[in-house]
Amino acid sequence: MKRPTIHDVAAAAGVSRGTVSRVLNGDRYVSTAARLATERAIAETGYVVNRNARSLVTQRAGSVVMVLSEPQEKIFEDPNYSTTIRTAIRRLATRDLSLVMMIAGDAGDRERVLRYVKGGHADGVLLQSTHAGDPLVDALDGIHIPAVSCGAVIGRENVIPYAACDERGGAQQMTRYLVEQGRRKIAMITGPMDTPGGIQRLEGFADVLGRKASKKLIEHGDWTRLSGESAMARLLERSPDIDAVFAASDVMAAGALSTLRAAGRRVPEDVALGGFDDSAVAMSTHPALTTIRQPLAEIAEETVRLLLDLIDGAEHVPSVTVPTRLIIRDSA
Amino acid sequence: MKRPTIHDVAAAAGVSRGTVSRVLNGDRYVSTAARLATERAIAETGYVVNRNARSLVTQRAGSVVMVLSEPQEKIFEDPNYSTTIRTAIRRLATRDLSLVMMIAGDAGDRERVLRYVKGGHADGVLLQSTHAGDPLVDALDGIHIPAVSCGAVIGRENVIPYAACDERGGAQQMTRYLVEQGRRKIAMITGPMDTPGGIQRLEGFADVLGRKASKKLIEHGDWTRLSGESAMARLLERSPDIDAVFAASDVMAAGALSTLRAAGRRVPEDVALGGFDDSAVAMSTHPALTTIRQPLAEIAEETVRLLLDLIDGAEHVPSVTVPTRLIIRDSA
DNA sequence: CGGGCTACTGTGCACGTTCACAGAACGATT
DNA sequence: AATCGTTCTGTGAACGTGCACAGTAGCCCG
Repeated sequence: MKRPTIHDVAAAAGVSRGTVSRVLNGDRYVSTAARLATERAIAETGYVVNRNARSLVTQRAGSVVMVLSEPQEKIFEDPNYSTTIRTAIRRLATRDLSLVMMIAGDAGDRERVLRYVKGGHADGVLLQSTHAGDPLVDALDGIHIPAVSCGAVIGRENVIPYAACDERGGAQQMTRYLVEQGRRKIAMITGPMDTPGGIQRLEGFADVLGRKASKKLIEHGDWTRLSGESAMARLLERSPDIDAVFAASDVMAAGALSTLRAAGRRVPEDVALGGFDDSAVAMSTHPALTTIRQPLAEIAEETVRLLLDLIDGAEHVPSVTVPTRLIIRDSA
Repeated sequence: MKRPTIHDVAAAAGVSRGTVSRVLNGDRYVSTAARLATERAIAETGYVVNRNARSLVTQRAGSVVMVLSEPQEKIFEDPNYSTTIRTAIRRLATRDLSLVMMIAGDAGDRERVLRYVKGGHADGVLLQSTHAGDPLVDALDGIHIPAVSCGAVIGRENVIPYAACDERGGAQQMTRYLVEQGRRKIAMITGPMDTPGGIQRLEGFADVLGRKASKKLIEHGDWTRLSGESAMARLLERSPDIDAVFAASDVMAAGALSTLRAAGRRVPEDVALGGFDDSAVAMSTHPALTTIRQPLAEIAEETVRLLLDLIDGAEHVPSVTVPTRLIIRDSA
């Protein structure tokens, strides 16, 4: 049993293909009689438009591709993805766009993404956690395709519009809070220094501490729990009198917490601990993490909105940053 | 500047469309001279095949849709999704299939999914966390489309093939371990009773305890941390002399842990605590959770394999279950 | 030398839409 | 009565492929 086509609907409704097409796309100039008849015929036949045929002539794909950049394999245990994906799906659905997922880890992956986009199979690209210097960014810029990023792309802030939380301001909030609590020797565990969360959260930290933010009190992690553990260990060894730590993510904070506990430091009595993200893990540690909440759903929402604007023909859209909030729990 | 078509390639190579098409699809009967010429022409022109045109004639979509079932909004903070998605993308990519994501929360969402599939825009469907009685399952079965599930669909085990961990066996492992540790009054916090993880983990629990698994020692959660907290509170109130708890997920175990701590119970000294999943949260609680590891990547891998078999024309594929492993940490 | 096989190539058609255009019906205006 | 504009409808062409088919060339065999 073949799927009904627009011809079948036209026949059933007693009108022509053109009229059915007009009804389908909400064109002007369709009599109510014809409209009713076709709508009935559509319902009766169970017709559903063939996107391929449509795309072939309209040159529009009807889908958006979301590219996950993941340099090192699997290490990235980012809990943010689910929220972003969910939000993007919902938001795109209102425009009848579907979401295609792709991974851009190595050169082969990037090639695949590029082929897909070049083939005209996506109306836009949604970048996720792209690191500085990713060759895909320039490649995409070379083609003429709407692209936005969820979180800034370091070094390409003016090429790829983005929506992100106020990374720097959030870090300032946390650092200021730690200072206000009377902490004097505050260390930081940063994220990778080729991501906005890595760079800008450190900047916010330095903004508040000024020259008190010595190199000795800064260690770099890679967002993973394990890196938080070892960064904390290095910090303790170098400066045993630390009385506060700001980790650039909750997951790394959880790692730092383990190390602190193993070293016999009480949190928050001996060492105050601050995280960032307010992800699920923040509630499951003991003590629960004092952290900076970034409104992920809102960020995702904005990112998609920017992309839709570009797809609709906007020449240039302004990046947006949304404010963060200090969530005080038990670790600081 | 228009995108090059198969015509352009043919012209550049000095052959016909047919020959280019044959080269593209790896057909027999192409002379090496012609092959080389077309391959060169493809590289020169930067040609990439138009999937829409291809799909239009082959009646194949070149993509698979993954459906996330999420009855209640947002509550589902499942850390498993990312792994499954990632694995599916990778695995499908080897067959040049792309992954489209959709959500099936309410009737409108299901309608959308159905339209998409009916429109012939997917070669197969990958179900994720589908609950018992989901009308989408029967609807999909009504159409003739390959569909598999990641985790069994309760009540439709014979309709939708699946790959899953040995839920029941895993629960037995944990329960047996708790018994071996000398625990006498063991309670359980289950998942929702319309999911395989809810039902079968409880079955495994009951298998080992026999009639000692009284109703009084069983409480139901909904996978969330909060539900773990409150289930634990109810258990403590009803049976203060509990000396072990098996939570059907790590996240719920983390919630139970909070409640236990608030009630002044030491873990594992007073109460042993077991989780399930071995998700990221298992390492961030204190004490770290003793839990049952389910090999998510492997399960996802198998699920996709089953789907590919169906797409390739297999009439019927056998569901597979992969073994779990007891991970002993500090909570039991 | 004719016939059959193999290896290869080119061409017309179909896939299911949208879009531009031509034209019909009809009332209003000159 | 002729012209015009508005609203509505049908039709042919195009989008870029794959596939069936016909056809060509070369070779071997009887």
